[in-house]
Amino acid sequence: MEPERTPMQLVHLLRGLTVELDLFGAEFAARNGLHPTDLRALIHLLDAARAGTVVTPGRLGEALGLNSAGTTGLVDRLERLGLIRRERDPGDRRKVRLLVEERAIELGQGFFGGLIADLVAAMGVFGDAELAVARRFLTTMTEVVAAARAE
Amino acid sequence: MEPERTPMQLVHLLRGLTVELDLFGAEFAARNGLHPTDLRALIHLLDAARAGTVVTPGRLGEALGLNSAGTTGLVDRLERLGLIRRERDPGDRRKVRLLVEERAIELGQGFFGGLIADLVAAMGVFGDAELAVARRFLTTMTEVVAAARAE
DNA sequence: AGCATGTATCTCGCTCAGCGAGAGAATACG
DNA sequence: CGTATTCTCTCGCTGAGCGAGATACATGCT
Repeated sequence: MEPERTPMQLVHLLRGLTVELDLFGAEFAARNGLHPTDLRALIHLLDAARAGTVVTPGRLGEALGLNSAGTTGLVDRLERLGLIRRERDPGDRRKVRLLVEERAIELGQGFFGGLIADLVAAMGVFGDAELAVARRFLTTMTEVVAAARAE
Repeated sequence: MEPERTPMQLVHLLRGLTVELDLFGAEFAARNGLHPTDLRALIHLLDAARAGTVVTPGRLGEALGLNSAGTTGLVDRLERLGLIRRERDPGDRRKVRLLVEERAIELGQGFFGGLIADLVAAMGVFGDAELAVARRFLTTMTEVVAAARAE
């Protein structure tokens, strides 16, 4: 395993980056009275809102790996914090739509906005061709992990 | 924020990769009766063991953001699973050294080994110059996140 | 229509990870 | 020495998340 140094270095870099991002998220969450799960839920909901997708408690729980009881608790928590709102689906009244409040968007922007700006600024020192390589590399690595996850 | 497409694409790729790696870790943990925290602790301990560093409960807790009570519980848990062993430091008898058992190394290798091999294999399609760019890119991004974390 | 089956969410009771506070044991320092 | 500091652990508690099951709506079958 030692002869090929560069690949292993890259594996460790990937892991190190993941650790840093996780820690950043955890600290942001703690600072706002949220739990890591709440933050992951919020990211999922904001992504869906931007994409115009309807999210129900069922879908959210599935995305986060929670069962229905845990999901209800999570949604209660986010609703109590005024970050989301429940609304019965008029088409299928068994369903509940989760709507993000303005406050959640501000919260997300307010904290991740700074990090994103820093990341984008740091990308400025790379040329277009280099960024293209980085994009291709990250895409490939993500696909490998996703494939490994699906066994 | 919309004019510069490539940087934002890359930010989303970074986040997506983090999500995938987290989910992979969480599934591996659940499959082995571990909690996400246990897995993070194990990774930290294995890294330290490879580097020849001594890890104490205090250092471990600090690295994971746990207080002393939570750390004791974590160490108890890992010890009960036969993954680590406590040993009083002969030099400073207030300290406890955490030693990883063979079983922990096998566990780590057994599961992450497969993923690492897949990642390294996928890197094969990139040239040395491209891998160097990827390494530089990841290093830069990690530094930015670490800097943002330190306020 | 009527009834079974399936789907979406919620309630209840429980387990256990992690916290705050502080105790106990060893070391460092005046 | 004694006092402060460091490292780990104990105790009691809160609350996230689980399993089981209740409830309500929807849909398919005959």
